[in-house]
Amino acid sequence: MKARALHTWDVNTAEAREIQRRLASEVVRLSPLDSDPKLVAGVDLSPPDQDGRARGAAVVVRLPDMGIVEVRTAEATPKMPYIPGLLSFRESPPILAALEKLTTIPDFVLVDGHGLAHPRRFGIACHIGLLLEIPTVGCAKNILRGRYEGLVAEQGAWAPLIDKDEVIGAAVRVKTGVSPIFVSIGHMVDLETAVRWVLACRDRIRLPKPIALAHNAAAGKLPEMAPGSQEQLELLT
DNA sequence: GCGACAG
DNA sequence: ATCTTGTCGC
Ligand SMILES: [Mg+2]
Repeated sequence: MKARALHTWDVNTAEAREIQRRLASEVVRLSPLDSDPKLVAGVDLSPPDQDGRARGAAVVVRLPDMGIVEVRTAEATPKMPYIPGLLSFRESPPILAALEKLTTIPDFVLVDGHGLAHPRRFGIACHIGLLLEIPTVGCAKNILRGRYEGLVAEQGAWAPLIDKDEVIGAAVRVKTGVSPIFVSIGHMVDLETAVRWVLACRDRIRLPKPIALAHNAAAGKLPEMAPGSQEQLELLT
């Protein structure tokens, strides 16, 4: 799995926004006719340590049992600060590096952050999916753009996330009575399928298990792991 | 001009 | 995002 070099990463904020506007038109909002995923990857980036170093992580999980198949990480010093709307320019490089280390190719990638639910309809999930040409789903705990109404309390319920009369994602009730998460198309998937896939990765917590595992791996709490190494660990509650 | 603002 | 068990409130 190799990321295309569609642009440079050494950009200012104005250039970054322009790149997003240009690439947004390339995002594919439909699923392949055959979409029965057997492997999913979750990705995330750690906060920087005291030296400014951050770690990107990619964890491949088998479906439907969600056993860990592979864990890869990559360290880097983010050049761009966190700016709402420009998250992908900070987090993508080390995350892509971790994904490129995978020897297992997942059927899709769950990203910690939005996809189309973004001011220019090009969140980090779109960015990663477009560069790798792989289906991706954006998954966030908070809204960046849009609003929703009428979400019932039952597990599995969802309501459209709407911005300016456009459906940009879904508020999804992963657990009954718990605040929803926000799911949006990243690349090469439709919204209904994206929601299905997220629900298929349900865990004891709000975020899908592959993302939670990537979060732990990025934090150094889950060891790197090659496919086949029959480890069962999965520390932490 | 002001407020809102993924991780 | 980060830190940290027990505790408070619905
Ligand atoms: Mg994150």
